Amino acid sequence: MSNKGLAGRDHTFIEDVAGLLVPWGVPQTAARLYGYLLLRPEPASLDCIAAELEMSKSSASVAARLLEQYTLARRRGEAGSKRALYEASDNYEGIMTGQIRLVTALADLLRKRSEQGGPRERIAEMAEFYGMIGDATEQALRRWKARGED
Amino acid sequence: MSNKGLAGRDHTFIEDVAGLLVPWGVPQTAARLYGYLLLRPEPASLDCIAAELEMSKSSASVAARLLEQYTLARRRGEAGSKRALYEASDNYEGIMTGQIRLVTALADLLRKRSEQGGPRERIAEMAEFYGMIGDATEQALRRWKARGED
DNA sequence: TGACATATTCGACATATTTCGAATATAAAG
DNA sequence: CTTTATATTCGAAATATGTCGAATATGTCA
Repeated sequence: MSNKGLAGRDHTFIEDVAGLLVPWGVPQTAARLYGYLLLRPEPASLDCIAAELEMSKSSASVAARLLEQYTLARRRGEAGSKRALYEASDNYEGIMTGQIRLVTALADLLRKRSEQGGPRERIAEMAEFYGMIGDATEQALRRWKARGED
Repeated sequence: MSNKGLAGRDHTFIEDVAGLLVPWGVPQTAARLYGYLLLRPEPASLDCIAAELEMSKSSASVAARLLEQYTLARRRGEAGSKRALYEASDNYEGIMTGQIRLVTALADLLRKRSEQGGPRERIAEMAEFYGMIGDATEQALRRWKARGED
């Protein structure tokens, strides 16, 4: 995997992963980088990323930092060098924790509004729903972590 | 709520809701429309939406159709008229079902890839995780629906 | 069917975002 | 501290997306 560009199957995987993330607001380059990092057995340098995904190094830097912000990727160092290496985060619950934050915040907004504003049954019900969903997903995350410790 | 523009509290709610959705790739106008529809006791016409949210009618149309596509809003008709009325969907699990679709599809991609490509422990583990999360959220949705039938 | 009301699409323009290479900042070693 | 390697930021240009009003399509009634 040190040739320029990517083999067909890898390319397809990367584009498929990207196709899932882009509709959720992840920029194309960052989404493709995520697919790429998922494929890599070891962390990748920005030079390597830039070469294999055929983008400029600065675009690679921006994308990698964005993924890091989303907690989808993690940065590692290389002893004795300034080189940064990025890998897919093994805390890959990032998608779910983000989603929990979203529905929890939405529940709070809805709850607050239903208290302020009079009889809004729908809003109250939705607040309850999103609260419940947030709890359920948090529990599922907890179960997963607990099972990983066996 | 037939005056031009919106009162402070409503405006804040709308902007808060939008602020939650926009980072997930929902365009600003559609996100604001969702907040607006959540507030409305009855369905809103495009003329009404355009006036109160201070946008063009065509922008309102595009936003409403987008929300409909996301299943966050629902369209109703008006007897004897061509007028369309939009309301927040009472199938408001749209956010969750979209997320379930995302993690399920990601699990599939990961699973397929780990079968094809040799020992990729991480990918297999992630496929399992996302599969599990998808199941957990689906169950929570089912519980909610079952409880609604009491 | 035609008239009218209304939604949607289209194309132009405005605005936002992305991508790039150069400039700048930063980290590590000697 | 200087040098070198590397990442990051900057600003310009390219590209994508959003918004609008006019044009077009669609639905209802007489």
